Amino acid sequence: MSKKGERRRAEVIAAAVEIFARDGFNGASFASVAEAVDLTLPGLLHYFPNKVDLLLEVLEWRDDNSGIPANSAAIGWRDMLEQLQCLNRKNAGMPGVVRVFSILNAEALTENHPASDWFDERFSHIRDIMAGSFARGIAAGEITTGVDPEMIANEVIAFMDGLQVAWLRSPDKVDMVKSFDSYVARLIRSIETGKD
Amino acid sequence: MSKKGERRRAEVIAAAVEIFARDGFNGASFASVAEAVDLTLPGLLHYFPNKVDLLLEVLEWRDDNSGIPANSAAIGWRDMLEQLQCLNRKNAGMPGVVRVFSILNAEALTENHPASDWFDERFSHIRDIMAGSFARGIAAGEITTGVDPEMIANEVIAFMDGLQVAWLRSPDKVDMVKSFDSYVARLIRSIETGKD
DNA sequence: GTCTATATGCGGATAGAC
DNA sequence: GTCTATCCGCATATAGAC
Repeated sequence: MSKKGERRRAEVIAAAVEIFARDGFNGASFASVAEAVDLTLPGLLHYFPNKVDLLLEVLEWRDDNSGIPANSAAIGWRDMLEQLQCLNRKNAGMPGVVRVFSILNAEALTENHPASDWFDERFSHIRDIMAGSFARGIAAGEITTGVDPEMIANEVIAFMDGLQVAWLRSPDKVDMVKSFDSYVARLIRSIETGKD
Repeated sequence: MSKKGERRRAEVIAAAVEIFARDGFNGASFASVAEAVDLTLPGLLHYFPNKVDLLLEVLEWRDDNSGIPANSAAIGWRDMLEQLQCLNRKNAGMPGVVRVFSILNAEALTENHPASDWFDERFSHIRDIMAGSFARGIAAGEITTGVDPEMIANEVIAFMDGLQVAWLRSPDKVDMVKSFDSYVARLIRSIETGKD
C-alpha cells in the first residue's frame, strides 16, 4: 500500500498491457512481464499473486480509463452514437490498447478463460445502455418503429469490434475512423424517421 | 498416401478443428489432439511433423470447404451480398467451425503467429473480390457514386467477423442470421441509386 | 520488498524398437 | 505405421534468505 508500491503496480499494469497486446494472455509469459519492469519473477509475484490476477487488474484498469459512460442511463441515441465515434477516434490513436482488448476478447471465447465473465458482462452492459437509448428514440418518434433496439445495439458493437480487428490486421488498408463515421452516418439516415 | 493414411489425416483434422475451437491454437496441446484420435503423440507426429503444420492444414481444409467463391471474379454486387447471407446462414448451423476461425483470426494478431499470413491473404483476397463487385455496381449506375468500394467491402467483412464473435459469446442474445440479413437490407437501401 | 534457489509439471519433439 | 522411452526447455509457483 506504500506510495512506491502503488507506483510499481501501475508500472506493471502498463507493461502487461503491452505484452498481452503482443502475445495474448495465453501466449505471454509472466516472467516476461517481470523482466519488462526490471523485476525477477518472484519479485513480480510479490505484487500480483499470479498471472490471472494480473490479467483481471489490467481489465479493471481498462474499465476505469475507458470512454464507456458508467452512468449515462438516459443519454439520447444521437449523443450516444457520437460518443462512440469519439471513443473510436481515441482508439485510433492507441493501437496498443485496442490490440490487448481485441485479442483478449477473442481469446476469452475459449473454454475456461479467466476473462470470459468480464467480457460477457461488459458486452451485455453496453448493449443494455445502447438498446435503451435506441428504444427511447423510437418512443420519441425519432426512429422508425420497425427497428429492433437490441439488434441494432448488437450490430453497432459487433461492427466496432470487427472493425478493430480488421484495422489491426491491415492498418494501411482500413481507415478505422472514416469507416466507422461513414457507417454511423448511414445508420442514422436509415433508421431515423423522415425529416419532421 | 495409403487409403487408410488419408482417412486418418482427415480424422485428425476434424478433431483438431474441435480442439482448436475450444482452446485456441496456443491453448491447445498437440497431445490432446493425438488422444482425441486414439493415437499417442509420436503416433500423431507420424502424420503431421509438428503442431504448426497441423494448423496450416486445418486452415487449408477450411479454404476447400468454405463458401468463398474461388473464381467469382465478375459477380454482381447484389448476388455477392446474397452469397454472403447464404454463407452466414450456413455458419449459423456450424458454430464449431465458426469458433475455430473466430478464435484463430484474433490469435493471429499476436506477434509471429503461424496463421498470420493465411489470415492476411484471406482478408485481402475477399476484400478485392468484394470491392471489385461494388465498383462495377457504381460504374453501372446501380450504386451511389459517393460510395467507396473498398471501404464498404471492409465494412461488410468487419461486421461479419465481429458479429460471429458476438454470437459465439451470447448465442441467445444475438441472432446472427436475422442481424446480418437486416444489416444487408439496410446497406442495400442506403447505397443503391433511387428506383429507376 | 526483492532476491536466489528450487520444485514441479507440461509441452513439443527425437531416437529407436517393433 | 505406431509404439516406449526419453530429452529438453519453459512456465508457474514456492521456500526461505537478505
